[in-house]
Amino acid sequence: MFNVVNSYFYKMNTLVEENYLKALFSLANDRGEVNVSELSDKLDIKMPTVTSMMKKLASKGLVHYESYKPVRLTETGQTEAALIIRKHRLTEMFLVQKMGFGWDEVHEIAEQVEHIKSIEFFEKMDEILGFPKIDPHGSPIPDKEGKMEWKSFDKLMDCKPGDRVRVAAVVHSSDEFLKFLNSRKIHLGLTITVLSIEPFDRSMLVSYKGRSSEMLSQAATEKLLVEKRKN
Amino acid sequence: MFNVVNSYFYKMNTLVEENYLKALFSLANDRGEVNVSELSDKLDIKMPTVTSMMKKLASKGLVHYESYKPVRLTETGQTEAALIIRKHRLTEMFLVQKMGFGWDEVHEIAEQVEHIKSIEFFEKMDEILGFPKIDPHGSPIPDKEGKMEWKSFDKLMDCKPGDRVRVAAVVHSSDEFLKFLNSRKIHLGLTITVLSIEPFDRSMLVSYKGRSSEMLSQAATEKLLVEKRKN
DNA sequence: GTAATAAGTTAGAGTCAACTAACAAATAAA
DNA sequence: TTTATTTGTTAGTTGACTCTAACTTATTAC
Repeated sequence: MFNVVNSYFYKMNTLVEENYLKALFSLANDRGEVNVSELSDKLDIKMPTVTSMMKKLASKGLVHYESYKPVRLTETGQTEAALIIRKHRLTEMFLVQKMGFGWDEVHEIAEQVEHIKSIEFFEKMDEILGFPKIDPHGSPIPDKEGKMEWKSFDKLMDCKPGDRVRVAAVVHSSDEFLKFLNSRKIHLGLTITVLSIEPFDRSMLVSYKGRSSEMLSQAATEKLLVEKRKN
Repeated sequence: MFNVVNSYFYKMNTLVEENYLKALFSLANDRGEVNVSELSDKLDIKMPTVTSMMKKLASKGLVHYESYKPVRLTETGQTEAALIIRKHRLTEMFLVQKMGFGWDEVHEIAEQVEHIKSIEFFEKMDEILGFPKIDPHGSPIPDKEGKMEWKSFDKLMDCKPGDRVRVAAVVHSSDEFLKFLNSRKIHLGLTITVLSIEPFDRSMLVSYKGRSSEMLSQAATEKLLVEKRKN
């Protein structure tokens, strides 16, 4: 049988390959490099397996790979990874906005939905959502070409007493963190005023709608991305 | 690593196994039997592969299998298959009703979405759709326990001149058939009046909203399930 | 600057789900 | 009822993705 999507012209990535690409994308440092061991930890797959997959991805032109050196995504690899992330974030957005799921429930589901091979499915989501630029965690959604505009947000950690800021995004959102935010009634768009900072541990006293004085640890303030409000 | 869903207590079916179960379910005749060759044709997988998969499913208690005899789903197998069909049909319904896809576009997408391992995802769909009993093709949607109430519809083929009927479902909907129906502006809920039947080839002259006289071949009338209207 | 440790690779093996080639059983035809 | 055909099975391979054990290269510590 002749299958167009797996034909001579374009070799579709497998679900497994997609997971490697996604991990590479999210682990990449400022130089775009990822160690085999990091990838191994992230994916919970042993290093030898990762090595051989890197060779495979290299042969498909998706990563730059040299023995004993960190791996980098190629241009193509970047784009393919970004397109998967696009699907993931659109899905999360859809689940939260259109299906009534909570922030902290959607990751697992999106992890599976992101592998669906139907462009129209995700374009429809995009359309229904009104072409959002940011997902429910505040992370940017890549466009159809796999490009994303990185609005550079500040970390709450770097704000000074007296600053009034708007919660714009969260970095590396874990379920626990999202639950923590939920329990403190902190959500995207919320305006927060910085009251004071404890020099010892950099914990921060803040106030916002519903809470006149709440303490946030550095672990929290370094994960909250905010926009300064012209106040 | 210890994975609950694949643990000692419950062995999750693979995507491949799910496809076999679904095919078994849909191919089963009145005795519930399916030949290896039918399965092979339906799935486009060679017979030896099917044979070995039947042994595997038998060892998991999902089918009754004896050499050289047709295969039957066990009770458990029936239920698991019905639950996949439930996911498929809820998805199709959701795509049509809530995302604006056409009848004929949703099968492919649902084919992938049906394998998602999140009960809540499909329960949410069900809720949003208002707990429908029938999918966009008119086929019944099994409940959470895998049971479905088979409303026994009549085939349009078996109606007599003068009958006024409501289109309730289609049997074994293929893309071509759905496109055919679309092109003739025939949809679920449409009321059709039987004008006459040609004895030679059993083709049927009918009328309905927008068409005062349309000819339907037996190939079409035997696939259209209808409810008699108390007229 | 050599030894110890960490990181990465090679080699070999296992599982799953597919295949082909060859054989066996069941069914239909002569 | 014997033969021919269709249907189903067995045996052996393959490719994708995983593993462990053993080895090599790079990095860190003394």
